[in-house]
Amino acid sequence: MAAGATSPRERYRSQVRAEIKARAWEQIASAGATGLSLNAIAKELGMSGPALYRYFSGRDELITELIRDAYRSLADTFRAAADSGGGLPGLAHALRRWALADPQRYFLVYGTPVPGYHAPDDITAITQEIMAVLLDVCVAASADTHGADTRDTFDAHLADHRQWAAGHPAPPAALHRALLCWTRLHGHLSLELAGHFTGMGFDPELLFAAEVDELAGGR
Amino acid sequence: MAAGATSPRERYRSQVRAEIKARAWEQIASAGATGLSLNAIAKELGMSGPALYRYFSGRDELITELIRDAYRSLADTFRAAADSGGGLPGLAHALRRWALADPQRYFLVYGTPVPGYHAPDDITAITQEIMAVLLDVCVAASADTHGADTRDTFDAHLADHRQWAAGHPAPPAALHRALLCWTRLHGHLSLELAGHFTGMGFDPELLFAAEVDELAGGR
DNA sequence: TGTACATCAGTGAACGCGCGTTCACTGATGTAC
DNA sequence: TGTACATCAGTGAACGCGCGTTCACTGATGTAC
Repeated sequence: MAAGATSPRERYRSQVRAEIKARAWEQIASAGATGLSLNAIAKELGMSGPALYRYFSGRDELITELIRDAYRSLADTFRAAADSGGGLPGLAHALRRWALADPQRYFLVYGTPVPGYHAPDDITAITQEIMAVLLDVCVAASADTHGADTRDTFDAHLADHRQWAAGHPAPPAALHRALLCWTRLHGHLSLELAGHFTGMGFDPELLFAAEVDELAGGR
Repeated sequence: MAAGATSPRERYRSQVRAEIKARAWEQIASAGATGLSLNAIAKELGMSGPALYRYFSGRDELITELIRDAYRSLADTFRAAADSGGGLPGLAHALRRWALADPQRYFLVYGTPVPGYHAPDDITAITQEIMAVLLDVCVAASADTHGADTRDTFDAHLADHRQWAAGHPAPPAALHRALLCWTRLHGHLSLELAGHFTGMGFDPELLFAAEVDELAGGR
């Protein structure tokens, strides 16, 4: 067989793997990540429990793979939004759409951490990719609205504590802005997705838009 | 026995109930809410599993009770911070201390929701209590910094969509400010407690303080 | 083109585990006369 | 003060459940000569 070509068996394998993950996402959507059961997935696929071990070494590997896919999907969404030129508002609204499309996927990334679980290195690499996109956009936005590199005492702190942005040319004020985007947008989204806004009366989208406006303008 | 007086049996009962809850909190702290097991609690207390059914009708009642206590504790913390006159910064830093003191307790309130779980009415009443304190402080802060009742389009929306603040005299701008406090502070805290800041290099407390400064000033 | 062999997806039985929960029961603590 | 009775905390055995995971096996699919 020619190297690089995919044999029918290989194609079948990756197709079944994808189906397993699809069912896993359905389960997570309806019962949360802790409700994920290999046996239940197998039953839905019409196969026996042990059969899944042909495709995943166990429950942990499957979950890690789902988390990786969630991060990957967010990074791709971010990159696409940044490239399409919508600036910071475009990025923010893309993030909200991504979150609303599948709340449990959002929580898999930003929700309550499982004590003791540690993400593998390739996943932390994706988080850096995400932050890099955010930083790019914030640098552009900061250049538009005001020129100062350092505006307050926390900016000064950031000038000396920027391991997370190592290698990125963003000035302290842009770093600060990126952190504020990150915390503020996730503050809104985690409350909204967890249902804390239901019954309050206002339209969450408008609150989100108001916050984005403020981030895009001055800060 | 005189009505209202607590018999030795009653005192013993509530003491054991408290011990059960204490062990439950320990378990939650080390394994998350889903790792809570009645049998494991019983074993730690040196008693048999079924014995716990003298004190709680089942696992669900115990968890609901813990959630209620968490909300209660947050409401009391809020009330105390507001009464001590520290204003919005005082409230914010009290919230952060409360969150850091027991991250899993924080996540029980603001973390990933369990699909299908619905909090009983008396708990939603506590959330209104919490919002009322926040609103009080925001009204005072808004009066200090600027007089306008309505400043932007979202304020106008809030004027007509304020079920959550029914009965509270806060003007729209103060309502808006309260929502921003809520989302921004929780945005920072949920990321910090979930460990998303670790390894980034900066001091989370300084970022939090910078955000609080901005909330306390203009907005 | 046909045969011999290797690969590998999937099965069914079984293991051990811990879970929540029920039940009938024992024994100590408190109450009433 | 002493006895008879009721209350109730806690036990031990048992039930049924679903879980992740292992193992030896079957049967189909692909490969090599």
